[in-house]
Amino acid sequence: MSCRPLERAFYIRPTAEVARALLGKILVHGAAQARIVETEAYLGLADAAAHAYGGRTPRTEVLFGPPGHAYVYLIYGIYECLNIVAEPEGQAGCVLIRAVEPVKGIESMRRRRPGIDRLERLANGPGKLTLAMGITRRHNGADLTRGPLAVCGGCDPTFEIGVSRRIGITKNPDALLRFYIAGSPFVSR
DNA sequence: CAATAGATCATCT
DNA sequence: GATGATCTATTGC
Repeated sequence: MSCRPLERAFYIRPTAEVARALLGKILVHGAAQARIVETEAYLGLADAAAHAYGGRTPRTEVLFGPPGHAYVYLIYGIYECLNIVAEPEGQAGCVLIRAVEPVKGIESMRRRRPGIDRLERLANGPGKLTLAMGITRRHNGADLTRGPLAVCGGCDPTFEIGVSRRIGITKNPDALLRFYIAGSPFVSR
């Protein structure tokens, strides 16, 4: 299983395409490794559900920056969500990582999520995977093509990709921008 | 199993 | 001052 980070060019594409392509890839943070099984695409100015919808602000600055970087923000005052910036620099767009399947460093993940017994529930949600992987706002703006936090190519077995509406949003809810590995028990509900 | 409550704060109006 | 890309625990059937 190769573990070389995906290069920048991978992310310089339409956001929805990147969201699909990220399925099956490996998210790496130090010793922890996990397979991406669920993503959502958030477009720029054309998508009312996206943070970038309102244009450039101090917070959304990263979204308009170079692709392949992390956008991490606090949601509901408690949890943090990991996104990966897509599209060419200057154009907003990002992919929310919604669920991952623990692959390596599972003991360290369990330690960060006390009380969770079932492996499938360790990281099957946006807030859960950041906890399990030890990702925080410190990583906001981090370059994922190099460094301790990165996305690597997996061995890409074939799988079916499911498509649906996005979860937990109230604006622009009908867009089919959620992608997941069909049948995976690690997908959120 | 389904529905609901509560936790808690950075960001923007 | 309101809002939100969530999660867990608890209640009720």
